[in-house]
Amino acid sequence: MHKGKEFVDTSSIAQAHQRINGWFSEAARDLPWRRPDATPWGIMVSEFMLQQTPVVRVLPVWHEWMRRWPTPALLAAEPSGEAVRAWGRLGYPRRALRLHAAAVTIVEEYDGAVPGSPEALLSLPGVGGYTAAAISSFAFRIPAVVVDTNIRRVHARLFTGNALPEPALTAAENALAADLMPADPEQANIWNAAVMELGALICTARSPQCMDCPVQDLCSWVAAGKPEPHYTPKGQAWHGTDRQVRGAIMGVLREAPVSVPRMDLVHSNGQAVPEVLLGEHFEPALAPESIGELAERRVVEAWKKLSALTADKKQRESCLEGLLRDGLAFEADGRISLHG
DNA sequence: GATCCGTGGAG
DNA sequence: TCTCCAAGGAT
Repeated sequence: MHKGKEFVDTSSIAQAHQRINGWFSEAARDLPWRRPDATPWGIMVSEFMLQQTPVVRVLPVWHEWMRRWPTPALLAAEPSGEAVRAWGRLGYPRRALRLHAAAVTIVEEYDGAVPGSPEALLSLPGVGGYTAAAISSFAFRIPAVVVDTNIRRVHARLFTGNALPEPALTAAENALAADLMPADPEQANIWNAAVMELGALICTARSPQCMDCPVQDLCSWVAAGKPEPHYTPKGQAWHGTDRQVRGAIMGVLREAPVSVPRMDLVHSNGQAVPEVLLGEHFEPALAPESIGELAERRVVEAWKKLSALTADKKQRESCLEGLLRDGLAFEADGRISLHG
């Protein structure tokens, strides 16, 4: 038994199980991937989309994916560029590529059926410890230990007494989460979802709703007088980064119709795009008939940003690599498109 | 282990 | 306006 459990008495754990699971039975959101008719594939798609992305933005895209690709085989049969396009503005387009690659692996290695064990799931592209445990528990009722940012925050407050979880997932947090799992398998699966939901709806990062919390009287953080975080989170750089430029260019590519797949992005001297990216100066030369006027304006702006941003060759190469990694394809004449 | 990877809503 | 951050994963 890990030492972490010794700091929490078993009576409090049992009360937390009962109250949080009971709260969940009444307060849980009616999310489509939680319904009885949800398939393992549907749950897997939701887990990919929900990585670092709020539920409200995932919902419409998930429904469209389920309508279009109700099985892994149907997605695997399409070019990866279609997955990136259908990903829309969820962000982190590499997740779409990984989900497509995972579907291909499922078809090739698992006869088209999502595997249920955490070990098999971990072998899939884009599936890490959290996602493997979540799919295993939510789709296959295997009581794997699910540890996400919501669960870590609830554990930190309720049992450890901290305002926030550690900056990066620690072994101690994993051990605590394992120790807290109910012995009954089905109760454990409910616990996984219930603690996550409590973190998402009540025990939120900012302005938690402690008045509505079912375990407020058990909470170590509340008992300690809600101390401030023991560290200051560092923000994510965005403005002026090449990441921002990639986002703008990918946005245009996503919105370009498949029937008009390419736009011209060539240097005024006629060099092909890869050479342009590595060169000193470049201007946008667009084919207006192939893109809407709004899209054209956006790509011009993106291109200007890239020009101003990437003063050095190394940064331009980094930006180019990022675009290629996200599914951008170069044509011989310097045109670009999404794969497929 | 530190960094990077998109996007948009909330405060 | 500006910062924070949301069901993480890969390198």
